[in-house]
Amino acid sequence: MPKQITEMLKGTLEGIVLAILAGRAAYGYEITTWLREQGFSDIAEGTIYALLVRIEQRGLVDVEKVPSEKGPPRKVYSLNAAGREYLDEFWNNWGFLSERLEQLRKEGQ
Amino acid sequence: MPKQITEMLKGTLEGIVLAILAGRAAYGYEITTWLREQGFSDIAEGTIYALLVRIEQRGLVDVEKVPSEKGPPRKVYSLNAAGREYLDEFWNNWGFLSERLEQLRKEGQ
DNA sequence: TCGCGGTATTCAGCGTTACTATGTACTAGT
DNA sequence: ACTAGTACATAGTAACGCTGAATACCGCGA
Repeated sequence: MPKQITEMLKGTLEGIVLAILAGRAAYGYEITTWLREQGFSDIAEGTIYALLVRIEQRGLVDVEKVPSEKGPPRKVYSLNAAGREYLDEFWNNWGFLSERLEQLRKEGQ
Repeated sequence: MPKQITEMLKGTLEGIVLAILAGRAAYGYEITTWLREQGFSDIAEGTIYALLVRIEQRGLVDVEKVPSEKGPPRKVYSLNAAGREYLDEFWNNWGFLSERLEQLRKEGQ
């Protein structure tokens, strides 16, 4: 994974995870696996767990502990009202950023 | 400026500045002013100058000192070959990220 | 003449975030 | 008993943008 992506992910990774949780409840290991399948090849597990702890402490998600047949209990996260609001803001901000960048890219050639 | 944007800018701001310099040579104060006009209302001057120092040290830009009628001499930056190459990578990475996010946004409603 | 505002750059210290590396724990298969 | 896969956690590090302040040069009005 290029170092550029690492820096670009700051701030966006959080939005990505919230967007995933907006679609369905999920747990850390699941999210990591899914992201890797999507091409985020080298996202570290630790990164996702730390991120989940952060958004939980900010009250953006609800957590439920669910026993697993294959290992230690899963912590299943789901987006709550505050989380949805925060995600809206994220989309606004990302839309803004995205527009400016598309503009620049067009001018570039 | 929301705190979300601050984090999202990490990594991308560098690409934005390089993209600007790909169009034309420019100096710090000028870039800051232009960004503010584009809606990046609260980008700190110090941020841009620090960024310019970084990309200079990585050899992505050439620098020329030009006297100004209105203050201390300007440091005019222009993108060199290495910078153009790096900017290409940036567009690739941003394209990748942008696609995944658009995907997620679509699924979101 | 003095100060003010606009131009222009620099720097130390801080907070946030993602990565590295490692450790823990539970289950199933060999 | 050992290994591999599942699942979570955390201490330490690097990178980046922000805050706040300082420095410097110019022209204009009081």
